Amino acid sequence: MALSRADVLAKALEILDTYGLADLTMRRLATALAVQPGALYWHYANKQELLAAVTDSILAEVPDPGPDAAWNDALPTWALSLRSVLLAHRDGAELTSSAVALSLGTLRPQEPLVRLLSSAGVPPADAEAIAETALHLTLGLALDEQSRAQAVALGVIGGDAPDDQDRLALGIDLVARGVSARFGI
Amino acid sequence: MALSRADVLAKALEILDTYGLADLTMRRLATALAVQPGALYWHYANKQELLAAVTDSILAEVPDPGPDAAWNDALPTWALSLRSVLLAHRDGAELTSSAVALSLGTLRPQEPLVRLLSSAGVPPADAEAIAETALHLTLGLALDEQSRAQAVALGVIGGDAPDDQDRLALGIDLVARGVSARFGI
DNA sequence: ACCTGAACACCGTTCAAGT
DNA sequence: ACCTGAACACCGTTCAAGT
Repeated sequence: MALSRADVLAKALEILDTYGLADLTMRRLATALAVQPGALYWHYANKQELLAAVTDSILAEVPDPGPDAAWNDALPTWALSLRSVLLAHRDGAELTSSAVALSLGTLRPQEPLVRLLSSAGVPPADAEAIAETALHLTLGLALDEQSRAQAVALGVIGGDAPDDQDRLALGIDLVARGVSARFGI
Repeated sequence: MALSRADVLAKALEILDTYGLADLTMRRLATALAVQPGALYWHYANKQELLAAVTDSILAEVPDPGPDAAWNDALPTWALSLRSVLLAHRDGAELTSSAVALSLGTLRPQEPLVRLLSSAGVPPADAEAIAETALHLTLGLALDEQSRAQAVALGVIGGDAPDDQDRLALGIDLVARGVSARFGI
């Protein structure tokens, strides 16, 4: 049976989870699919496009707060579940950070937050900036955390990890307090 | 004359600024130094170590607020000058983000902030978390901004950029307000 | 429509041997 | 001490040709 885009995506995610981003090469993926490297380029224009698809499928796991949630409730919940999703995939934070930065694919996981903030009366441009703040904060901390975990696993550094979930919660709390103070909501 | 570590570093920075991170390869660097690729490994153990050195030299450009600055003054100043420094080097944000995340080298540019916050009465662990929040926020926005600028330059997307300096200023302001509210300073 | 075969133009890193 | 020569084990991507 012929390969589908979905088959390629599924196998790419499998390689990512099992061996990590460094081992997710087009050649390795092709081998895992029992196909020649060139075959992948019929399904995806290039590696970036494939990585964008993998990232999208990871970000789709983050639960949407829905349109009726309270912004100050949804903000920490969203950030913490984004963190969990990123940590659930090997190199999830690294992959997502670069994909989001390079604006590959859809990849606007902060969109629900923007809507909630706007509904709460924050001007659109500010809502956008606030949601981005929360996103970068979460991505950055997850990136630190995941690479530290990797360094510990490799025995490069010792494992006296600060509690990163608390750290993220604190950062998000500061932002939320700032939003309340600045926009009076 | 024999190559020094400093010579290699200087040429690496030159290639970065002129051609970008993708072109900063050990082989290209060796060629630019009129030397065989293997020669570089006498001066730097590997590419990561070299990139850490490059990042350190970039981050050294960020002015230190000094121990007597007011935290709420130093916070936005520091963030904005970090942003300027990152944007002043081609792919500066990308390089720094990954170097900071991978904990290469010294690379704790947020250290002055941690000290200022501690002096102002914030508990050390919280001061650390706050400074990291500011760092990730700045890195994340600079990364977005720089990759967007690159996409515009390549003609991939149109150039209706939001003002990123204002965006960073807003995010930092939210964090500062949050710190005031939460720690009563 | 979908894939193979084969090539092009690269990488980072190692290491014996030279000076 | 510092570097060369040469290799090892890879990359992403392209594209004529096959089925």
